[in-house]
Amino acid sequence: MTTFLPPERQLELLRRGAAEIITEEELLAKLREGRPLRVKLGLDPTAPDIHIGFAVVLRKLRQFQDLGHEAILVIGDFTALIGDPTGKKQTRPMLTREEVERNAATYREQYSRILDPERTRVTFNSQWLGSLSFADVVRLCSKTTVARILERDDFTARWKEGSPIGLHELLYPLCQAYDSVALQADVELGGTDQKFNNLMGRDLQREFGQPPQVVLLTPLLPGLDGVEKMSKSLGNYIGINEPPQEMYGKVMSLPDPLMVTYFELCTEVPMEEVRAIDEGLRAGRLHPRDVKRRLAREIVTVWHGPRAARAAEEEFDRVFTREELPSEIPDVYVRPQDLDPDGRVAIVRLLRLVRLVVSNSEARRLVAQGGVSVDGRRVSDPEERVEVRSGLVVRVGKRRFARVRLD
RNA sequence: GGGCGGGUGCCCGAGCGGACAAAGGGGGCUGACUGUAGAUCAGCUGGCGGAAUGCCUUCGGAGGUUCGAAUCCUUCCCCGCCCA
Repeated sequence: MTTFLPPERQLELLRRGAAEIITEEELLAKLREGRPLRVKLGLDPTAPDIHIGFAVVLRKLRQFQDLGHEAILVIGDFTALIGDPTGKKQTRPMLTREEVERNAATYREQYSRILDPERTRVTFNSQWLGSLSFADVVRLCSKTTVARILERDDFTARWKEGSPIGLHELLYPLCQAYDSVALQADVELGGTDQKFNNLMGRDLQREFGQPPQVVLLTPLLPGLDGVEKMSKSLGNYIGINEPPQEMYGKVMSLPDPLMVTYFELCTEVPMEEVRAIDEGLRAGRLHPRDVKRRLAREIVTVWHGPRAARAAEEEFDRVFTREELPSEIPDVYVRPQDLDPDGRVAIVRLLRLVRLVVSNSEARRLVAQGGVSVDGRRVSDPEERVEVRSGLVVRVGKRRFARVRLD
């Protein structure tokens, strides 16, 4: 038997970092029942490549687990057929059973970096959606109205701007809502952009005579650009599997105003401390650079541990503050016959040989702009022929390096 | 089924017979500066090339008109709006 913390205490913990809970009273009531709650989170079935923005909601789910509740991941293999109507996406083919099986393992592996595998159930919504008859679907559709569906922001926006909306896309919220029915979810987690779908779950559950799920929404983490939400497709993300070095650098590139939000949502730093940092920044008592370094360290620590965080910081200082060479430079093999007979080669050609650049034009540009150096010496004449030897370090910009290996 | 408006470089978007590799913005890259891959300022941003008023490829696809087309015509594909 699991022993639960007092319901009020649980609620207090869960409230932290939650943008909205619909409704707190209902959640409290459910917690008072003293049983493990079924907490549902719907996931995109594409190859998991989790970023720290998405990790926000996953970590919230983990918190539920730590409080003794059950996490249910719903892999939307069936809904993938539709494609989330958020933005226009291509219809994806349904996964085969084999792929589904194969993916199941991948999902478990990926998500176990955050969740407690013991308390995680992985489900695929084709299990129940796939067996609905057309009559079932029609009946399901009758539970809502076109106006209800269209009031959803994405659709309204697309309608206004004249973007296409596939008829099948209107079914997406219904499908997701039906997941909640099939699983008899007590709680559904989601980003704030999922509010509509999640609320639809409540409606549908009521229609099916179930107590409506509580909806807990987490804020969307702004991406590295500071404007759009973090997403894979926008490329403004930090993946949880990225090497410490990359993570650290990416955090350092964050716009200053986002730092506090990141502390709140992406680190373990206690809230009192986060508030102190916030005030310190406002009052000018803390230097933004130092705060950001701390943030970068904290985030790397979450995913790679403190030692890796420290190492990443040292490396960062070395390369960007002191402008020294990184401790590791990728070797690139160059065939001697690609060089001119005298062992030299035009700088433009060299850049291509070490694959730091894809076209001659790009190479010329970089050289002309002073972005290229060889063994620490800036090469600014695109016509220059460089003497090549093994171990030569070619650098483009601040962060692209290659060490030449002749063989 | 009918009427109308569209499909342009990584993205958005102007161009509507030559001066178009194609305005402008975003993004990206480089430099200066700095507190960092942040901010700010500047430059660059199809390819080839001894950077040439040079050549090649690009404006949904395929043909055609023309000395010459992203711009005109034909046809096909795709998208949106309005009316049924």
